[in-house]
Amino acid sequence: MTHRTVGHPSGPPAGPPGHHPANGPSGPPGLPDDPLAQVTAPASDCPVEITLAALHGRWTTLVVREMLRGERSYSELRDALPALSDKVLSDRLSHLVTAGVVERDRRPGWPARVHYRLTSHGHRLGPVLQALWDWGAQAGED
Amino acid sequence: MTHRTVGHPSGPPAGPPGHHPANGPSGPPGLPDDPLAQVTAPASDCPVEITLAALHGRWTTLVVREMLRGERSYSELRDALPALSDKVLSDRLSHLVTAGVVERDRRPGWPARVHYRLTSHGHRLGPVLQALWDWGAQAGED
DNA sequence: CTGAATCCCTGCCGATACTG
DNA sequence: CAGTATCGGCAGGGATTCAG
Repeated sequence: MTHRTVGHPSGPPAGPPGHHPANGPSGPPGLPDDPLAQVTAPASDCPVEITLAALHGRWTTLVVREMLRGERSYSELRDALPALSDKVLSDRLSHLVTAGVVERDRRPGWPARVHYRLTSHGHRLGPVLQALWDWGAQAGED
Repeated sequence: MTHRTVGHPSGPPAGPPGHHPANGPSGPPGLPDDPLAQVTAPASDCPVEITLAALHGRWTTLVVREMLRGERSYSELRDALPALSDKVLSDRLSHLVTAGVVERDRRPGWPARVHYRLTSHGHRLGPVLQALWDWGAQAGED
């Protein structure tokens, strides 16, 4: 994340994981309730951690944003983000593939061509990035 | 970031910053449009980066979640998150104060007592964490 | 009680060079 | 074209200790 590292923990003893936004018994609809909100340490199976882990790392959100606009080849991503090194780009892509956000489409022939596109799961990151944007854009207000 | 570090960049040459979700000219309402979406490097003034920076660091979201449930003293936070060291807890708190998410309430007397509560801006992180939760909870679906 | 200071270890990420 | 291999610098964060 940038740093940070929103990385995974060494693993708590056990028990039900959790960690969630905050909503009482009468919170928003469709949400798991309090049981999961009682976690006392970062758990890699907490939904919030899962998402942050998927977006983890510098450049990651920019790569995702680029693909939200459509399928991209490796070199197109490279061109769109000139300051991003090969190492980090391929790191990010394989990480996103592992996270189920992105699909590889390796096409036969020469020269080699590989296209990347978001999975349907990946597309649903749109609203997440939107929420992140919205909050950040409010910075000065109030 | 996790571990990653969603940290700040070394600073691109200049020019208009940006980086946003993804929405064409006919995207969702209330959103800034393409100009800001053309950034080619992580910019610390991009709304998405701002939010990720605010939530940056291990334990940060748990600390915020704890305070979404109400005002807390230092030791209450400590007790709620036993595995969190003093150093990191105070790091997180001062970081959140700087980010405008949390307010300190230092009460006179002895022993010293300090209460922390979310600012109104901080309260608005609720929907953000909600979005993060929602996506992460969908992991297996499809 | 509420922190700040220090130490050390680990993992990120940038640059460069090289392979299929 | 699309990556992997390697190396080095630096920041994150855990434990411990000390201070207001």
